[in-house]
Amino acid sequence: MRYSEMFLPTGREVPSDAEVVSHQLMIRAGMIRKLTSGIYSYLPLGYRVIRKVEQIIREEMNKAGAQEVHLPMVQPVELWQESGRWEHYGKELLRFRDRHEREYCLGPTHEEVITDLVRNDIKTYRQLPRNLYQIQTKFRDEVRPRFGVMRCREFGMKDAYSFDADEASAEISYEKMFTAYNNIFRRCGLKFRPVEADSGSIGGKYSHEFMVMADSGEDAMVFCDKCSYAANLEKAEVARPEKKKINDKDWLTLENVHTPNVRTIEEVSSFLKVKPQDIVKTLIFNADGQSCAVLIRGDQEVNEIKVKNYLGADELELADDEMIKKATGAPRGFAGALNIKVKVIADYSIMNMVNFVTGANKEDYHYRNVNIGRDFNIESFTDLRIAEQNDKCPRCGGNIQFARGIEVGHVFKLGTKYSKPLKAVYLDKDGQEKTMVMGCYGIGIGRTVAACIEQNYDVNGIVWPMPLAPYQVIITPVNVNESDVIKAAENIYAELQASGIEVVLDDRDERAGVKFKDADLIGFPLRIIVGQKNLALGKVELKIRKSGENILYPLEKIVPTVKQIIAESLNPAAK
RNA sequence: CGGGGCGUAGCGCAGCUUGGUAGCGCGCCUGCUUUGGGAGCAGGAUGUCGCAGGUUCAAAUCCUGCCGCCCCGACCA
Repeated sequence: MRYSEMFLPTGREVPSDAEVVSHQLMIRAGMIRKLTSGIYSYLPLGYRVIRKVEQIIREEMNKAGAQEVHLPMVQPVELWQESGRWEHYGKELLRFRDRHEREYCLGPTHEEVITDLVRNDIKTYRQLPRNLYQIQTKFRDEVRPRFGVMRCREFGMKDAYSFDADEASAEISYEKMFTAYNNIFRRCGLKFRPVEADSGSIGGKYSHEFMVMADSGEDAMVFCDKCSYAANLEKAEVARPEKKKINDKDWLTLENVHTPNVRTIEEVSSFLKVKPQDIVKTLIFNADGQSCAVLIRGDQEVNEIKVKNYLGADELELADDEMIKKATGAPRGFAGALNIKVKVIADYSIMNMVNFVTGANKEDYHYRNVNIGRDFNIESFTDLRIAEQNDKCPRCGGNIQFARGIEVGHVFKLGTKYSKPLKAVYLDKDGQEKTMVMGCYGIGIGRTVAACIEQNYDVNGIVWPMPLAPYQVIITPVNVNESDVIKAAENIYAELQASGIEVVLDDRDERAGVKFKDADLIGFPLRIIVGQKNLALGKVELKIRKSGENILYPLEKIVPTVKQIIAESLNPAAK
């Protein structure tokens, strides 16, 4: 393509509403424009990158035996009522009515539609397993869209759904997708890591997220430096500690102390001159309308997802003042496990504590020297807290490390969460009706592109890895008014095009500096510079964006060299 | 939904406190010079000052309401 004919508006100014680098660079490089909050247009350059990602996904999905379909984005209320998600999905589901007042939603995901499709046309075990995927625009009415294309409302997603006859077969389908995902992200040139994850509102029992490593990522993860354990921080397990022998002779007398207006762990700690580790924090949660007290050591944080999953609750939030008062008989800040009227669950962290401090369930009073087994009882201790730096790997006991990442893919084992309510059944060998076992597998396309930029940029702009680059090469004639220069550039351009190389000829009548700046900003992996002086010696210059290397090549060598570099970087194994 | 900020030329911003014919930089157009890292000179175009009311002789500026966008929090594939 000739630069002079492209719709490629680049910008020098950093847009004031873009926070993260990928967002800033995508706007400055003319890849995207915002239409309204969380909704973006892709310009030609941005769309080329999107299509590169899509193509890699298609190839790997097809290789894994999945088949491409295209499902509707507008979906009728009935299906969502059948799955129960019309009630449960919440405000993220954009709902509307047509002219006949019939209700619809914009698909935030497609479990219902695909399950409906399959249940109508798959009747026997002979037709299983099947894996169907699509690349489709999703709409989720995010509370707060941000970071450009990374967390937006309308976005492109590849979603695949597997249908199997039984668990064992579903396991194989899951593994195939897991492998395909590794291949996809490796081919995109990303540094990533699959981690164990919570399955959230999609549901199911087991899932992995594919995280692109980036300090700007919204997700935190932990991984073991010895074994292969890696998990989203939300999911990261904390190992059960050793139960220490507690000698009840060490128990001191329970004291009720006046603690006027002393509420937080910090306040209690300094008022009573005790360490936060010697306080048991009692948090009151509202779990589907029921109160529940969670006990945890004062210096640690509750992992709400663990609490939610342990209780099997649909909705979990910290109780409001009214609920706290009802549960404890006291205002916020004085809750404790003694004589509390609600269900109490306890984190491992308090299992071995003796003579600790808790609230007294009475305004302005705390207890000292509280002991489990004497002052109250706990049926069982469980893992309810957020993992922290000093914790050991729950699998092998090795040290764990923390990192941040961007979730670009998620694979779920759904089991029968959708096939059961939607009655996706088949007849097995014995003529028995069985429910299909499902899995679902998503990749955020735009997010993958943004994540790639987060990992590949420098002060001058984007540094595309070859497989995702919108164009592989840019030819920069330093001065288009010098006829031999533009002629040499045109020749190289024609030859590269004939070889199937994706190439831009910067034929604009601009100063060299302007062209260089734009080329760096856009991030072409390779740049061929045709200048008067070198040309007089029969040479042109090749600049590698990533390394900054500058190499002179004889004119006749440049095309084969570029072709070879591209071939090698698209298929590193062949090197 | 709670807290904060912003809305003035394509982009980035000043002007608003103290009302008086709307400005700067970049970009854009024309001409000349220049041509290896965002050129110089000269000339030029571009605005319902987010919208609607109100106060006033007069509103970008003061008042009221609304809308949009961004940030922090809550929430979340």
